[in-house]
Amino acid sequence: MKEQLENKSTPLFPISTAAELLGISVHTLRMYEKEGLIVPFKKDSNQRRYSRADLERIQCVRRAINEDKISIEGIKRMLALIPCWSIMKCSDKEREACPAYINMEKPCWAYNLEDNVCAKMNCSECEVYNSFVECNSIKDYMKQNWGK
Amino acid sequence: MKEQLENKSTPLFPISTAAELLGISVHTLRMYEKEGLIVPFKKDSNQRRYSRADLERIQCVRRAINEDKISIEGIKRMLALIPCWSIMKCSDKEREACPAYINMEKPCWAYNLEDNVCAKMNCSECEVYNSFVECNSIKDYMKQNWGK
DNA sequence: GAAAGTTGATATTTATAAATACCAAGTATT
DNA sequence: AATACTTGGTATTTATAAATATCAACTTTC
Repeated sequence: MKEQLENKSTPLFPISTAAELLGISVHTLRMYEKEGLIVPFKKDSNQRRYSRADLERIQCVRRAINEDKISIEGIKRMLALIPCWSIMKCSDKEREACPAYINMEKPCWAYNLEDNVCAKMNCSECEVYNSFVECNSIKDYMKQNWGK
Repeated sequence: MKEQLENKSTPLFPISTAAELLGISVHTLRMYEKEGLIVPFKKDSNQRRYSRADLERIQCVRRAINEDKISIEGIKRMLALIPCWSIMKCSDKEREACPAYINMEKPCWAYNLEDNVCAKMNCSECEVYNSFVECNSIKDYMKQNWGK
């Protein structure tokens, strides 16, 4: 029994239910995923299951695109600024070998990292991914860390 | 004699020359400025003069828009992440009153700040503005500050 | 085991951001 | 004082990102 209690990250809804709840099409959801904006849980059969946190995150993405007029590429670049290397306490050696540290086109969870901490874990359960659900969270994070 | 030597931030070119050097229209330049992406020097007569650093910055903006497909709104949000409050050593009181600290839609230099350090100075000569000419500089800055 | 829902992929539509063109009034240059 | 350039504004064009539609093969559900 790894996870008994239901929480915000519990995989619940199949794609059609998620789409309905959000008022968007199933294809749009898959497109966001392909772009690396979201990482829904996948069952063994490869079917997606969306959590409440996923829905919240998708609403943020949606607002960013449709109201704030930030392009998907722009959102990806912003998410690429999350200091995952610091949160995951990567060694200098790991950093120098990690495309998520080196590059800046997309968030760490949009890579398929095979030779560091991230290889062992599922991004949909990772602290990095789950600490930045809300859109404002990146600037808030910077404010905290550059307090003085 | 405040500034005798010519450097990267020396105001040199009128708008038409800048446009020609960059291969874009005069109006596009004004548009970038209106959006708050650039702050060229202005003469007393209100005419713009572009420095070499301005040209470099505009090339970065251009690449971001046309090659990387980041929208102008997206660029603004990225630049809004620059921790100006830390660079300028703003007090807690100043921070709490500053829209550039509170909000996240646009870079600090796109505001007309009247009641803090920024009121006294010209953004085109400010350290914050001049430390982030290159597009990669924000992530680089984060890497430096979250080294360990 | 039949019906409903899912998978990924490509092709098409639509909404709009980015750039351009045009304007009259003001400034610079000779 | 005449010519060339700049100012800020709106109105228009164009390039394309975001979303939709359609597809055959595969999975879930009852």
